[in-house]
Amino acid sequence: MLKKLTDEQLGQILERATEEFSVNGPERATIKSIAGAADVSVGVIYKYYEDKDALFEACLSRSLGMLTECLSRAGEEGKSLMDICENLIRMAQRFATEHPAHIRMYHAITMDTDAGRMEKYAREIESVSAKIYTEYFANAVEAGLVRKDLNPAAFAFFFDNLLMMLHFSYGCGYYRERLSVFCGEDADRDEMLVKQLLLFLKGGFGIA
Amino acid sequence: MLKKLTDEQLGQILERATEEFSVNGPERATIKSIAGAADVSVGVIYKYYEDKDALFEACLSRSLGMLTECLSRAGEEGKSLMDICENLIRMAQRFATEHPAHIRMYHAITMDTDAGRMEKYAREIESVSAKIYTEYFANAVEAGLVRKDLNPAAFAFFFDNLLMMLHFSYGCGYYRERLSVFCGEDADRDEMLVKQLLLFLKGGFGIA
Amino acid sequence: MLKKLTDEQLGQILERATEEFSVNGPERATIKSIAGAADVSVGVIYKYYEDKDALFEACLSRSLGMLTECLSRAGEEGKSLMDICENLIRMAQRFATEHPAHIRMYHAITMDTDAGRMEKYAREIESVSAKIYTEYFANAVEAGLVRKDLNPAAFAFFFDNLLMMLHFSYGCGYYRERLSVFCGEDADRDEMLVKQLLLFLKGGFGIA
Amino acid sequence: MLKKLTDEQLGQILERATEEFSVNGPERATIKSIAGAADVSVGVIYKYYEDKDALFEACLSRSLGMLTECLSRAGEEGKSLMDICENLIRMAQRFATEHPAHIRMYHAITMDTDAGRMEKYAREIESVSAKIYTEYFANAVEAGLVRKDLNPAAFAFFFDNLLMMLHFSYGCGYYRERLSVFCGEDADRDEMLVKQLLLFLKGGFGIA
DNA sequence: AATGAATGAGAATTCATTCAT
DNA sequence: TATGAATGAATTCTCATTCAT
Repeated sequence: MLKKLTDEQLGQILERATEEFSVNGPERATIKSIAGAADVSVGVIYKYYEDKDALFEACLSRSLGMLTECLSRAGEEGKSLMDICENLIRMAQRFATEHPAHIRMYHAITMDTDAGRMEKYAREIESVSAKIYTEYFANAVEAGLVRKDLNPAAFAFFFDNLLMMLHFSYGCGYYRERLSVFCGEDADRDEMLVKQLLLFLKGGFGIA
Repeated sequence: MLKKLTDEQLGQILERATEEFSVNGPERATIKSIAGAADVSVGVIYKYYEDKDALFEACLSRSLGMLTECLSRAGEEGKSLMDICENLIRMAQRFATEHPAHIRMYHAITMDTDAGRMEKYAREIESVSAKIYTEYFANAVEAGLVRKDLNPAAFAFFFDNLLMMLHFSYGCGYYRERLSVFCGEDADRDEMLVKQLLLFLKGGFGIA
Repeated sequence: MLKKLTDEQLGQILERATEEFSVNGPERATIKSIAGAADVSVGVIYKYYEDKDALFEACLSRSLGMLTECLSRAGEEGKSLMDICENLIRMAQRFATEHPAHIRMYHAITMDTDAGRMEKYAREIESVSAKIYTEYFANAVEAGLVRKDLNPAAFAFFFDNLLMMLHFSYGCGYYRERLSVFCGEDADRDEMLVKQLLLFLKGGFGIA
Repeated sequence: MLKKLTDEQLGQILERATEEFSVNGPERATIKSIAGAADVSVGVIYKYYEDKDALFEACLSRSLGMLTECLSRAGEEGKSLMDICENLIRMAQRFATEHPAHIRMYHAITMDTDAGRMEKYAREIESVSAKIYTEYFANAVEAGLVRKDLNPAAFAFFFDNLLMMLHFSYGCGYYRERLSVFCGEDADRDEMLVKQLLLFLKGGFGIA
């Protein structure tokens, strides 16, 4: 049997490794502790992944896949721009709260020391949302749904920036703290943020 | 060289260390490589800084100081909200382009594995802008300069998010690449972004 | 070699470490040299012992265990006081000659810079002999076997001092040299010392 | 002026160095801390002493000189053997209590890692007392003052052993603790020990 | 194939010693 | 001459990676 490890076990390794990587940082996370957390031997990790870096990349891909899948679902339902925005905002809040480790992996590539990989992922991940949002804005301009003088690419960028920061603000330590500094920790804070962000975007986009 | 380190050399250490930290990450950067880059011995670094962590903090403080000083200048001139925004945007572009390593230091703490330090810095750094922006919006609401229904804290947060992302987009590898993905690399891109962001903010803030 | 260390190898580590510690002193002995002497890697030592200090303590405990076991055998046979003394003296000569490194470990704690550990060991090691000898003298006084006016604790102390010095005189460099200075290096010196020490003790104890 | 340092300053260096060496051990004591304690620069120490080892040896010589001088005074007054013993015992208690650092230096050579130096000092220091005590016992035997069948060298050795242990018991950490274990810490303990040791010696020597 | 002990290169840190001022 | 900052070799300890079982 060439593959004794079940898919479940393989997923378990990635899940635990993601956890370790996101909690202690890619450098401080050790293969031994990952193996321990995933309840497998050190050797088995090296059987499936070339080295620690390859394991990190596998975790990264998986996390980004989950995030992307989630986001793509938000836009599926062909509603109005503001509805889609609301979906995306709520999804960001929910996903980052439920899967902070995955958001932290996303955040981790932004600090990658491997420039090549960083670039690769930047193109891979961001070009999807860039394309979708930009087209959406371009169409919206033509349809007269938003202000005429906006640059679709720039507005897509601003919008994605706000969404990305939202993800981090719910998933990553520093940004979480920062959100508290700005908006406190009221029970209704998250709902308030949805409303306010929609308000801000609506105005920004020039939607009547 | 047995002469006491000149201030210039001392600054050189911090500058090179900042460079090393921001390029390779705080973990991968080694004291040896920093010493080499600053053209001093390993020992001298330990004479001036308790340990690697203390050196990192010194670099961080310096970078944050430079950044803060720059930002504070932007708001000094008592102009309109949009003028200040324009100043802040242009300053972000300029500072991050000229001092990418310092922006990367800022970015680096967002990945800190030392939760205590992370929290400390989050409060230290963010509470200043949080307070200033929030008050600004609160006043602007009262003065009827912006939409009545905005939450000052939330809008301060959104605004700071956009500014932070702008800094990263001009200073940090991943975000730079991402900006290219969204907006290309045209010669007039940066100017376009200023204009567009102002447009976006103006609408978002509800400024007539 | 990737096979788990055999007990023999584990013992070898302690034996070599004891050797290194006792020859070069605990500070000068390096983990690298110990690993080399024991023919294992540096890492394996850290697998079995927390740090250099823990290794030292393990060696110490082992040495003290061997010494104590040896001494306890000397008193087992319920003979007269002088018989026991003779046993202890001969045992000191033999043990220290055969296991000088272990005696040097005993000697090494007397130079410990860690006051806490030093104290701990002083109590741990010395209280056993202190109790046994003191009780022995107290009983002997009551039974009229020794002089009436002796203080059991003081005499136990003197006796233990002489025994301790005997151990060092056969096991440790400086004391060995010193013994030569006092008594030369004749073939029959050791036997002479037994006889003379018994003579000295007998008189000192006031045994008729 | 070839020698700016006064003798007093030189003595101060040795005194402080002795203190540092005896408190932290020769390895852990640093030139920097010694210089600081003696209130001189690091450089000046290297002007007067080849290296750390040479400084240690100078301290050693000085301490041993002081100790020897003290001991020689005890025997000067041409009294009876027991009187001299009492003098030596009291002197040991006093000297070791007042100058523990010097006793600890004496103790330190017994752990010297430099075998050659250890040997040299063993011969240098011990041959004096060995000679004096041995001759004293030889004469006492001839004069019929002590038991006839004693071996002068052996008895000199036993006597010196007891005296040496007394020094350590009052000056060195481990032995101090050990003394407490054996004899407690009563106010009259020291006087009791004098009396008891004299009792022990008198009997041991076979003095009527 | 899975295990996990052993390896040893590499990083942080210390401190004896040097030597420009 | 005295100073004490700079140097860098040496040491402890960690952990990615290997490979015998």
